[in-house]
Amino acid sequence: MRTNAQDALLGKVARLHYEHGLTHAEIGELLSLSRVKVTRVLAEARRTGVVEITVHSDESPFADVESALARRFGLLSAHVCPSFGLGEERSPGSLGVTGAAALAAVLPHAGRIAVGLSTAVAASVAHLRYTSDEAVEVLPLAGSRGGRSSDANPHEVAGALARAIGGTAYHLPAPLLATTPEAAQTIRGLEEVRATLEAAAAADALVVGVGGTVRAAQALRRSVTEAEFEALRDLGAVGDVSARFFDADGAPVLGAVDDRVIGLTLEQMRRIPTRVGIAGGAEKRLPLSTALRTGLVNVVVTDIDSARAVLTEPVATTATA
Amino acid sequence: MRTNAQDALLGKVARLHYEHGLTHAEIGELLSLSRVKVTRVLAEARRTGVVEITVHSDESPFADVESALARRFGLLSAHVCPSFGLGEERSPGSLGVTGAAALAAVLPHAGRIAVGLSTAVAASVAHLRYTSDEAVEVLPLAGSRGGRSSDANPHEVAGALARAIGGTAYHLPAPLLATTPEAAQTIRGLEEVRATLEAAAAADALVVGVGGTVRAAQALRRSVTEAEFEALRDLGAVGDVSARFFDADGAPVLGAVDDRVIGLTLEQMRRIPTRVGIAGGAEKRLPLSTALRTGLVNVVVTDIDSARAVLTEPVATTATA
DNA sequence: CTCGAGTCTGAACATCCGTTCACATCGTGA
DNA sequence: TCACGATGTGAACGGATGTTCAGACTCGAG
Repeated sequence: MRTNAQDALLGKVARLHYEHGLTHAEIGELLSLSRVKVTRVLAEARRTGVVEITVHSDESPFADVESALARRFGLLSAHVCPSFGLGEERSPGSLGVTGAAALAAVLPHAGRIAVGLSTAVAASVAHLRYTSDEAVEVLPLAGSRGGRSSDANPHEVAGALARAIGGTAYHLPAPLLATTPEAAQTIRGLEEVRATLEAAAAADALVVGVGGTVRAAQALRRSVTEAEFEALRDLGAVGDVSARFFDADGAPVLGAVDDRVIGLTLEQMRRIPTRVGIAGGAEKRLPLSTALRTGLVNVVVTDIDSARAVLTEPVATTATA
Repeated sequence: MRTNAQDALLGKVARLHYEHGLTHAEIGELLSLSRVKVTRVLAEARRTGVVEITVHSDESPFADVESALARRFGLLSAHVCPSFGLGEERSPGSLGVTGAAALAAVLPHAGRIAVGLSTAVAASVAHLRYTSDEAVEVLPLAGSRGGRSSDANPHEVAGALARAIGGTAYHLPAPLLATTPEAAQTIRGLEEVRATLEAAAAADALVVGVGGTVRAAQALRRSVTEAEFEALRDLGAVGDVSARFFDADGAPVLGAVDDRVIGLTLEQMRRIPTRVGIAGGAEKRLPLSTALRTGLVNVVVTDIDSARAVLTEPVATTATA
């Protein structure tokens, strides 16, 4: 519960600190609060947006690497964030901030946008500050995991994105993975599922996380057995996008898992003109470079270490020394 | 000289710190800069406005005191800033921030505004971020001091204010104090002086600093002899507005000094509907309370200690114990 | 070339800030 | 009544930030 009195305190304290330059201790003295309390109030003020910090500059810290990536892989654009603390808890923050910038760059050209399953996509949406002029339609491109509600579900990401930009979200009432291929077939046949996926396939833009196979998507762990993972790797899978696995050539890895997926196929995704892929951290470099090389994504959001790693790979696919 | 490369650095560093949350040390490592350099770059970025920090709240830290002031003296509005470090170098900052808020509140209703001599007014203008819809005319209400150019001259304050709000400034080519009453008379007769002062007298709003007689306006020190100050005090002067001194009843203190002033008279000022007075610090309490009591100003900008002091004075003028 | 004024730099220090932890308080349900 | 979790609080610590100072550099004048 946020009362008016608390809001007022936020404003007062924020003013005294950010406009008048008083220290936390001075503010505490003035308003009879402990210094720690002032610190907390200020943190809250930043978190809730009472205090807004804007950088008026279009400089990217890694402009050189971004343009190198774009040239090398023929991308529409590339967005790079720092690697400090990537993999730790700071990661979603930094990758999300940059992902939000990428979204803001893509959104003006998209009337209909499809979103995939990924914590990185969720983080990007969380950092987005953008209001669309037109009514954007946001569609999940795959079903959702069951169990405890998580903000990394396509359905919830779609909802959050729609809320953030003032558009409308569509619901895909289906699991990401059905328990059997037959069940999947049945679910795909449901009118509401079919219609939503069809609409997603016709989207102007796609926003997905690119996953790896190693510590692969915790998200999938619950639904895919270790044996199935084994089988996927044996078939050459190097990564996935919303449970659609691909090999080193970017070709779909079909089989037991693929048959159970409720969502767009890789082919369908490739037909969407703007394809934003988000991936950060060392374990995602191979899937990322594959997605870039094979054109699965044409807008990339990643961290500087991964970007450099991808750029230093030999140009020709088979040119391994 | 600010080069593009430096601007670019400002933006990059600011992004990394304020958006991605890297520490100064981390940024230094990343961009091969010393930690201290990063600190300096960030300070520069804030100073130049590359980084903008906004508080989205209309809460004033001292709303209670402000409304008490307004009620007690029948003011249009009151604006109070913290007293920490007042008198020291932080003063202009804090008083200026609050003064700027007051200006922003007044400007929408003023098509023509007259400004007086005061470092406090200059500081307020320096902190102003405001763009006027209409073409505001800014007029100096008194002449300028000679000697080294100072940003506390009415003329320069007028120019700065006009620049800040996108209006036009008028020039008053005259000294604040002529050397003799006769010289003053002559100067006042000059067409361009007469016209500008006449226009200033017809302004919608007035912004002045309220000065004291003790450590009185360093600004005046050079032009007014100690003997003249003595005489002013003997005649009951308690303070001044742009070299127009007044006594405890708010009545003009005429005499040798007054005769030499090139600028609006107190009577002329009182005829301007909106009269903003800025004064901070202990030595200005008496002049401030007098200006408030006698209605010389009807919008006040001051610090919390002064505000409290003024409010605890007995209500009746002559009710001294 | 030499000197000096001005500017820039990073080491060292002093302060400020954020986080963690142990404790107090309150409300809730057994 | 007590037990217990949820929430809120400030002391204390460690890292982050800002400032000061002495030395290095640049540039122009003599």
